[in-house]
Amino acid sequence: MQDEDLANVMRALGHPVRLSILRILAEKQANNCCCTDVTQCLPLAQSTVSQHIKVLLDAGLVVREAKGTRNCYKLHGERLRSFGSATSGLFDTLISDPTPAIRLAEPA
Amino acid sequence: MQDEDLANVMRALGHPVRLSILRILAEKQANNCCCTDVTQCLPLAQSTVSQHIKVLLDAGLVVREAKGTRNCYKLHGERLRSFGSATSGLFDTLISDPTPAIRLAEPA
DNA sequence: TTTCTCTATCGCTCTTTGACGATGAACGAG
DNA sequence: CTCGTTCATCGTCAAAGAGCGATAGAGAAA
Repeated sequence: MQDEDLANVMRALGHPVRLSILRILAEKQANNCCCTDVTQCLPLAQSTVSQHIKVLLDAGLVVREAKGTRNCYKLHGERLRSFGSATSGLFDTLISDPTPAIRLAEPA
Repeated sequence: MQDEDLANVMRALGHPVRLSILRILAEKQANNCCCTDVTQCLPLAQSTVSQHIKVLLDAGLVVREAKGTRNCYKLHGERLRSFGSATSGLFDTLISDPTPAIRLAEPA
C-alpha cells in the first residue's frame, strides 16, 4: 500500500464519528445494518451520517450491499487487514532499533 | 487511548507529506534533523513544512529539542508505539471472529 | 395507484486545512 | 555590534470538511 493510499485511509479514520460508525457496523455483524440504524446510534442528522459513510466507502473500508429497499453496510475485512499490515509496516520502519542485529543489551 | 485521541493521531497521519516527514526523521535517527533539513527533502516551502511539523508535534508524534540555534526533531517512539497498539486494538474489535471460542470450523 | 420508508444528494453556512510569501525573534559567527 | 541562518508565526487565498434541512428517487406496502 502506497503512502498516498495509506494517508487516505488514515484521513478517513481521522474523525471520531467515523470510528464510531465502524464499531457500530462491527457490533451488528453485517446484520442488515442500514443508514437509519447507524443514525439512531448517533446524535447526528441522517444526511451527516450518510456523508460519513460515504467517506468510509470511498476509502474502501466499508462495503454497500443493496438489500430490498435499504442499503446494508458492512466492514471490508480484507481492506482493514491490509491497512493494518501497512500500518505495522510503517511502524517497523519508523521505530526499528537503530542496529537491530547488534543491540542485544540495554544501552548505557 | 480514547477514540478522540486516536482520531487526532489518524488525522495527523492523514497526509502523505506528513508520512514522508516521519520517514525522513526516522532515517536521520535524531541526527540533528532540523526544519531546513526536512525542507530540503521536500518540494515545499519552509513555512509549509513547519506547519506540517507542528501538526505532528500537536499530535505528540514528534518531539522538538532546541539545539543551539536550530530546533531538532525526533520521533516520539513511545507515543508511536502506543498509537500502534491502539490501532491493533481497534482492529481486534473490528475484525474479530464473530464467535471466537466456538467457531472452529468454516461455516457453511 | 398512492403512500410510506429509506437514503443519496444538493445547497447552504461556517470552520479548518494546505500552501505560499513576508516578517520578526533568537542565536552563532564574524 | 553586525551579519547570516534558522524557524515559528502572521496574513492571505483557495479548497476541503463538517454539519444541517430539504428534496427526489426507489422500492415495499397498502
